[in-house]
Amino acid sequence: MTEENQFAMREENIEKASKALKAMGHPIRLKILCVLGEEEKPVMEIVSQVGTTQSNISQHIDILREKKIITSRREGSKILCKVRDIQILSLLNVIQETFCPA
Amino acid sequence: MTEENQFAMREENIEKASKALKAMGHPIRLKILCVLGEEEKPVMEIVSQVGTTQSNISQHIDILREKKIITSRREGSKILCKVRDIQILSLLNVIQETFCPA
DNA sequence: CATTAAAATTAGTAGATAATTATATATAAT
DNA sequence: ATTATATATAATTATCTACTAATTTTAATG
Repeated sequence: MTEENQFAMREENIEKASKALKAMGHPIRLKILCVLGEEEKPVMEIVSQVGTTQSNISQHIDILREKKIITSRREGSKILCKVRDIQILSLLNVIQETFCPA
Repeated sequence: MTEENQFAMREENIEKASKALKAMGHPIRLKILCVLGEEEKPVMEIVSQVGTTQSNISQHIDILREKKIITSRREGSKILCKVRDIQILSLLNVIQETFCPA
């Protein structure tokens, strides 16, 4: 009898996924993602909505960028950030469903 | 114009969710979850399927238990572990879809 | 009761992460 | 040019995490 494994993931994907989850697994970073949602927002707006210092937010944003959770682009003097793609958005959706009791 | 926020989460849920994500955001722990899938398995089987020492696995299992990602029960001399509930399973599903390129 | 098997616990250490403070860079406005 | 605004970077320190090795607990079995 073959051991069926519903969540077969190759080593390489395990690595990528766990790094991404780790990046999301910090209250400030998760909050940043929630604040962003489907929108594109400048760093300063994130700072004011999340709370804590500009420097701290900047460092967390950097981590989210590195792990390909968000992207950003410059527009004039501002840097606009957004959640990278639909898949991350739907992951956020499921996270919300999982951890926010109805 | 009210800032609509698709992922409004209360502070308390942000905390819970980020802790759970952090727990899943480690390659060995994510592997444990993948190895479990929908099944219930004894620790030693997890040890042999994941690789690394019994002590190491035991500690990781403990973290997953604490964060309510898995549950376990004793049956004779063995401890059987399984993913806690359907919501975590569907979260794992989305993680797989997100990070395993088709 | 002694032994074995399964799992948990403890202690130690190395390495990673996070927040703070200060400073730097880039763009915009005057 | 100077100043103001937006963001990034660097250095420091404190805290947390992970792994290893050794020990202990629990339960099953001879």
